[in-house]
Amino acid sequence: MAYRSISPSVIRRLPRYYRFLEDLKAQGITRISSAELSKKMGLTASQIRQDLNCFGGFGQQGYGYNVQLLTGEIAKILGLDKPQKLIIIGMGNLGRTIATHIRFDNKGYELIGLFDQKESLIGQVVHNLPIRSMSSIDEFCKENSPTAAVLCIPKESAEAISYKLVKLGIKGFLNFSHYDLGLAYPGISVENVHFGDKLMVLSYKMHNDK
Amino acid sequence: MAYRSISPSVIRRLPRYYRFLEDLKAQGITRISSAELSKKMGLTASQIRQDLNCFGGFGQQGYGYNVQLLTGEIAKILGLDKPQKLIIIGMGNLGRTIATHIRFDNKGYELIGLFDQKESLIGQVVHNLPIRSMSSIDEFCKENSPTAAVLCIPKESAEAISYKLVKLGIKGFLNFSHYDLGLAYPGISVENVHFGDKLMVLSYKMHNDK
DNA sequence: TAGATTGTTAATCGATTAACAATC
DNA sequence: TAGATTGTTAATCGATTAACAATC
Repeated sequence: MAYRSISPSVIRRLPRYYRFLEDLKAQGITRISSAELSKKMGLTASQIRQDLNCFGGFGQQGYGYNVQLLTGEIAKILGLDKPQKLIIIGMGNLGRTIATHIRFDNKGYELIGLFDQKESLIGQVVHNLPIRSMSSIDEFCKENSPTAAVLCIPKESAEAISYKLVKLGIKGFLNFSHYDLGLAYPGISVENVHFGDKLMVLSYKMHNDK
Repeated sequence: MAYRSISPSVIRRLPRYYRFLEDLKAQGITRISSAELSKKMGLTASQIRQDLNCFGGFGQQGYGYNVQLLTGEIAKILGLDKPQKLIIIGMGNLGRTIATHIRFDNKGYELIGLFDQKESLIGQVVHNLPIRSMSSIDEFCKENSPTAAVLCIPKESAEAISYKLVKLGIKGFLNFSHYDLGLAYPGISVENVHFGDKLMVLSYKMHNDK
């Protein structure tokens, strides 16, 4: 159960494997070889076998991989079978979109709370959950013990609020603020999403042909 | 001018350098050494010097880097000084949020058009631009020659629409569809944004301590 | 000048690819 | 069994770090 010291490069590829395998499953495909999968995904077959073997021998010589079984294994590796209780902080445009646009239940989370500091938003219902005030968050966390948070707040408040959330028991952040979170908190996991960075990388690529 | 064969790892770090340098500039800091910057960014000083030297000697021995000058150089490297004309395809929740939430002008783009196929949205104004019908896109592209597109459309239509857009002259995509674009188009640049993948990686990290 | 810090080469480390024996 | 394809080791490639001479 203790999958340790797996390289970050491998981990970042896992969700993509998972998505492709879910697709295959939906198409009714029951087995696939590393060679076939590599073509679909634009990787080498060797890399796929290496990646999967970090976690165990999920395939069978002469046969390939059972799609259903492999999908399940990757789900387990990613922890999707043990949902984390999730809250969203900041219910402006972006927060609302995240709340309604993303399915959390099949990605390892259960969305249980929405928060904003803006008086006028409190009580509004988004995706079947009421928006709560930031002042009620201490009590909410004590009662419901969320472990993960999506941050859709301005750069300026990101540091202070994340610090508060860590004290309230949050262990993981998906950060949309234009701020690099998580350099300072050991034991806390962070994933930053920076649209802006992607746009700039795209700009670079476009100006430098592919 | 022809910065060639720079490694992807370096390119992906450039926007982050740019953000940190813009911050320093805003704080009125005029010079910084690789050692200081490395502390702020959580990198090694060596890596920073290596990265910057891919493009030229922007520093000065005994002094460090001039913040203003370096910021400008990175902007040029990223192509931010030569804006690409940008359109957004799909003006649902996500498309609207992107249109209003992101500043494109300081990231190498000029947002010039919004498109959706849904009749009821046509004509609505978002961020000072009218939403146009998908049937008018050929004409629009011929007249205005956009080169970049943000895709906020469902997985199912992503492939067909991106193919159409390539034929209309689009050279770069920022793709938000739950679909891996760009395996098939040589000469076309793509950046995929997959919130879901980030959430799953976060889940993995949380279950495996840091 | 003397001190500081870059630019750059060399050494290390990690990730990917190739190859093939094991085995279903 | 014979053919196919994995699991796994070894070879290559790329990226990061360390070290230091060049130089402002």
